[in-house]
Amino acid sequence: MAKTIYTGYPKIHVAVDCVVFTYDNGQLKVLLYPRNLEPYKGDWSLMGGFVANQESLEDAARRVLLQTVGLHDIFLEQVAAFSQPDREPTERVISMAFYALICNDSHNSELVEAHKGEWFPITDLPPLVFDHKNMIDIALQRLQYKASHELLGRELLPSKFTLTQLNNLYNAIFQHTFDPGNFRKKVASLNVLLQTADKDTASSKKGAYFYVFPHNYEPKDYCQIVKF
Amino acid sequence: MAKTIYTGYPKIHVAVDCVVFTYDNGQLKVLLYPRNLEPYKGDWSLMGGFVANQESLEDAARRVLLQTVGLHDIFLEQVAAFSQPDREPTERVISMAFYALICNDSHNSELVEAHKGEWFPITDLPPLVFDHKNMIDIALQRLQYKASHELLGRELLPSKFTLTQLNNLYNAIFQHTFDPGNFRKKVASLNVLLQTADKDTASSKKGAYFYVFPHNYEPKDYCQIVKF
DNA sequence: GCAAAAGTGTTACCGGTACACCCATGT
DNA sequence: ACATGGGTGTACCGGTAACACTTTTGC
Repeated sequence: MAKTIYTGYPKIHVAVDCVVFTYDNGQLKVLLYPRNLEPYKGDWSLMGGFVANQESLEDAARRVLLQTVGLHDIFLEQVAAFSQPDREPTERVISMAFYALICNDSHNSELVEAHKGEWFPITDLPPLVFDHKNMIDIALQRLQYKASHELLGRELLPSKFTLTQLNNLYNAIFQHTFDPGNFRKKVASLNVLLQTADKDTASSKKGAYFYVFPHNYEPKDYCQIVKF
Repeated sequence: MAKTIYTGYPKIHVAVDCVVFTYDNGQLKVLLYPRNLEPYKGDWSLMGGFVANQESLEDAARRVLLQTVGLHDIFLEQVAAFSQPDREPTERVISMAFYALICNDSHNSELVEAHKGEWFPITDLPPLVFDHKNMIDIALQRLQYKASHELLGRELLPSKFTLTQLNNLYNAIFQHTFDPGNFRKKVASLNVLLQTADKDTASSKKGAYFYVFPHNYEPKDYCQIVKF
């Protein structure tokens, strides 16, 4: 492997920043950390990290997520690259923003707390360092796009969930109250979910059937069908 | 400006690659060049370039476009970052793909020819180096998305155009024949275009009215209306 | 019985699709 | 007159929104 052909061209610090979404207590939340480097040490920021020599941007984001929420196999997608030369005040860093979806009760909360991470409702974010607020805004747009074009929920809900829970998840993602009757019919028409035999009796007297995603659920098979 | 805080973290070559679309002779076309460096020197590739120290990714893409098609003020949008460590066989380069839209008769064709650039129909692309085919595929998806959510044409058509031309542009973008009557009604319902007094008599005996985009056309004002 | 959440049914409306049909004009 | 592309009209169908209604069960 000849290592000389591109010498003379500049090299740049490249980082990733992760917008980690979860669904908890009826709200869509984002994971934030107090920044542990100067400048702006202590201010709220997304968790990120520099890209190492032998890893892709996705590899780097997965490494960061493993270190922060303790999970492999997370849904992860590029949001956008942020590359203004002065986006960080002291030194140039190009950062690729990713968004990730994790289920609230599957992640390692001790690990999160050990790094002083906190979950903030998307509707009530604190001031953030650099362009991180911008990253979250665009990540939310991507999430809404994804939720409009396929039935979302596998990554954000427990393995078994009721249609009302799914309804509330969509309400939280779009900040809009979808009619329960219509929502239910829409979901049924997609023929994606499987109804289970047992019911959730915790949040209603009557009890609501639990549903699950099929084991080999492939969103692409149902793409272009959903339009919320 | 303290230049020392991130020392120890690796720096990486960062490049941009441009998927330049135009609409010509009823076809959507992409601009390709014979690669002028080893490896794969002479094979077809997108035009690209390395990112300099004091420019953003967008700045770099605009610089490349100015050098290749001789235009400022081009519509430009990020597609995705390609970052597999081995995506180029000899040395690691992270590349941000952009797509650009230019009007066929406004660009500098001598400049294109001077660099041996050629326009290929999107339906008939030659083999491409590295992951450039992948970049074009995703860029086309983005273009289709954009064309679904706003009325596209200002960047790809002459300033005055007929509804049939616009219809054909959409046909080329989606590789699908939209019904002329329905297309025309759909466009009319958006209340975006302005009808001019003069007609195009070149392609029909009756003559077809020319339309224009308003001077201060803002796609966002009409966003979420169009759904082709 | 009643409140509360689950789940079903009804209806009106809007937008897309398919396709038939007129219009203007150069040859 | 007729072929050609421009442009209009209509009838149907499916999805969505709004909302009334029934069901189940714990208190």
